[in-house]
Amino acid sequence: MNEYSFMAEKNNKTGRILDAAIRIFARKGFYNSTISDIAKVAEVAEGTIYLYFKNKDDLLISIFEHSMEMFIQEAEKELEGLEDPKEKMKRFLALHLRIVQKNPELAQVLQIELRQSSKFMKEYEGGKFSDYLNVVRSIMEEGQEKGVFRKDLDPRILRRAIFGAVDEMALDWLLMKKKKYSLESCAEQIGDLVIRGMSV
Amino acid sequence: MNEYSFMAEKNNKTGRILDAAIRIFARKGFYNSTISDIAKVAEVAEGTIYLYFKNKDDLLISIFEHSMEMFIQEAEKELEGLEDPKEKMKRFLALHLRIVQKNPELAQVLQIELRQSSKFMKEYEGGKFSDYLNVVRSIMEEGQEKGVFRKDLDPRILRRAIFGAVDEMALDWLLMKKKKYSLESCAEQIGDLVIRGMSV
Amino acid sequence: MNEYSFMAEKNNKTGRILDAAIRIFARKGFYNSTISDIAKVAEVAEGTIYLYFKNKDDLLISIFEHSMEMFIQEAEKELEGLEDPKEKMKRFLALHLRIVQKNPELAQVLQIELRQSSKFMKEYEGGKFSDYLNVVRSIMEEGQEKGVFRKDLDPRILRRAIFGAVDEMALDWLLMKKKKYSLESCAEQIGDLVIRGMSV
Amino acid sequence: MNEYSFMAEKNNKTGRILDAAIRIFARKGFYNSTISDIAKVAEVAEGTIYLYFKNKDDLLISIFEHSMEMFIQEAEKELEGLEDPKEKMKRFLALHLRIVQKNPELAQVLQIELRQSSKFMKEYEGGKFSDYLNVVRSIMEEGQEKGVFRKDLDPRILRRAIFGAVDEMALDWLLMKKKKYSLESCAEQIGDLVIRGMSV
DNA sequence: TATGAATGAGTATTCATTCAT
DNA sequence: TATGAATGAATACTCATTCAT
Repeated sequence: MNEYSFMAEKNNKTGRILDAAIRIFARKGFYNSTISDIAKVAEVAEGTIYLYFKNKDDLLISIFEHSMEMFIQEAEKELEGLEDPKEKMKRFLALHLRIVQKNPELAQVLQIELRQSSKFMKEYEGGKFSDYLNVVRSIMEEGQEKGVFRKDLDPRILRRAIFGAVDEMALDWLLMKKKKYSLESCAEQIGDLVIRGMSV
Repeated sequence: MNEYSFMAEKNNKTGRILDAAIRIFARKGFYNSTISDIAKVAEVAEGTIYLYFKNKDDLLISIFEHSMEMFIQEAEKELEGLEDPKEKMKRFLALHLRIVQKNPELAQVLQIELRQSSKFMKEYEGGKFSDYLNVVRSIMEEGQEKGVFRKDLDPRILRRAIFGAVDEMALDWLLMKKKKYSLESCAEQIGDLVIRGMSV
Repeated sequence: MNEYSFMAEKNNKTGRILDAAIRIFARKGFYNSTISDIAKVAEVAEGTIYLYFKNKDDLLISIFEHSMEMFIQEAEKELEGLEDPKEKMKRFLALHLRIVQKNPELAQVLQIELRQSSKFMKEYEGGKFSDYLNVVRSIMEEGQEKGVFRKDLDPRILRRAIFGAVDEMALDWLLMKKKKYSLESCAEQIGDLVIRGMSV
Repeated sequence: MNEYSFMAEKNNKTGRILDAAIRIFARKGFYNSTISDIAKVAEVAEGTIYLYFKNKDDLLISIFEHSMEMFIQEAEKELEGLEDPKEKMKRFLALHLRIVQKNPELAQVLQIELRQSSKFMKEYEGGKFSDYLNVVRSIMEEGQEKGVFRKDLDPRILRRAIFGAVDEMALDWLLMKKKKYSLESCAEQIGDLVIRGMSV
């Protein structure tokens, strides 16, 4: 299993179901996926899914929350011990792209999830997604305090812009049939643009 | 009617239906919207919708294509007569945010549409959306030729990042219940970041 | 136009519509044919059909009634001047098969029509169809009076059996992809069977 | 339940659905019957029907196939031990009429099915229906071999005529409001006509 | 816990019919 | 007479969810 699989052990049904759901949702989209599809891939009965999740929506939300948690853990690991905010920002953006590359199906589901309904977005405003965005924000603020980033840029505003830039780029790259360039070069380009744009 | 309404005249059924669809799709999401909902708002019979559109999907695609065309026309108008690539970029980003502000429902639908299914994205890769992205790209290229933008940045890669940044910011702003800051300040911030990031 | 076309003159809309309906009903079946299909083939507007026929069902019934009338006229012409009931019967059966051969589409529609709904069958018990069946019956009765046909056979019962035999045979032949034998030989065989079966 | 019911046990859902479909199709015709009607009579939910049958058409086809199988079994039982081809033919025709009499609804559905669409007829040309027709054919051939039936009649042609005669007669009798004569007398008449017609 | 058969609400689409022109 | 745009009722089928085992 890849490192972002939720399936820790063989008999971890929760994990098996989530993994199946990610795969199915990514391939067919949320509305075109059926519980029956997911049950088949997870190798459980349809009814079993309802022992672990409240309903189909809950499945989607659970994927989102588990993912964000892991995203954040990975980010903390990646940035640990670093001092330079520029370096931190560069590493963080590159990490995001690396995660997408390693988990294309998960990445797709998160895209679907995050945008598909404003209802969902609104409900989760204060949740794990904010935590993730706040990693960007705190790097920016640290840089401003240390005097390496301009103080006239608002981290509350730009954290979202930076997330959007890297996420959109990742999606574009994912959906590209013939990869015209590497995600590494994307990371460099966006890192370069953002850091230069923010530097004093 | 606002300036992006498709409804030119009272008896333009196509326009009435598209406007209704935008409103309904924005509020409920594509899959939770029914043809009956749309018909009611458009004040036509359900069957009438099928005289103007092949099916529900066609309705979504039509919204997308009409919108992109208008986006591009607006952009051309906005940039007309300008020489400075930096100024062009600033104006373009501000225009995007202004359009979103004036047509929040349309903006939401486009978000749904653009992301919701990779199938859609792939099918429309070469279409109107590319045209829109290419406005960004050509501004960047012009700046590079004129020596005001760095030549080590790849316009093919970054056009998507810039679109993502501004679009995500717009969505965030749209979904914010209490507007903590204005879209104008967003425009300034993102414009500033991007232009400084790209400048030699 | 073939000799059973209802279209006597160019501007006879009734005829054009009936001919179109026969063709379409034969190809698609009554329920899968649309008024729009028929209008297109008849080269009239959909609404026009409703100036000549009460509704779709009426179209079917009209085809049936017109056809039966012609069947009967043809039969009278064919049998005119003949004396021998055996000869009459033989000729009548052969005529039926000839008509089917010349008007395969009409024949198919009549098959559909006659069987498809008991409602229709019941409603038309006393109509033109009886007239047609009565041609068989009167030949039989004439033969019985003249002493050439057995008197212990009931014409009321067997008229329907004879109709069924010849009609089923015709349908079978029509639907046969590769014609294994001619309709003429069918006529001979069934004529022979029936006449010998009835003769004293 | 009558002896041709498909409903072997109370909990045999397949049988309950088929029986319900036969009843509804017979009364309203295939196209005017709704799944909801059938579900109500079968006392199952609409969705349940789709657990047992692919779709509405499949229901019709299933009725046809089950029926033909039983028809043939009954015929074999009826003819078992008989030697005289004339007797066999007589018995077979009488059996057909008896079956119709006992299963009037099934008989009607088969009529609809068999004629309603040439598409259906063509698709099933080689199927169970042929098997049924071949019972007639083999009786005729046996008679010809044994020298009791004329050799100048073609069994391939006449099997269909005989089926048509008896089936049409049965339908007529079924649809007659006031039974003017018994089906037994029909059986005698048609048996007599056919056998005398075929005898050397 | 686990199953999967049964449920039945929910909806896109078609098409006969009408009617203003 | 003739048109054809508009109507809206009608229905097969899907699938999330439940519950008896």
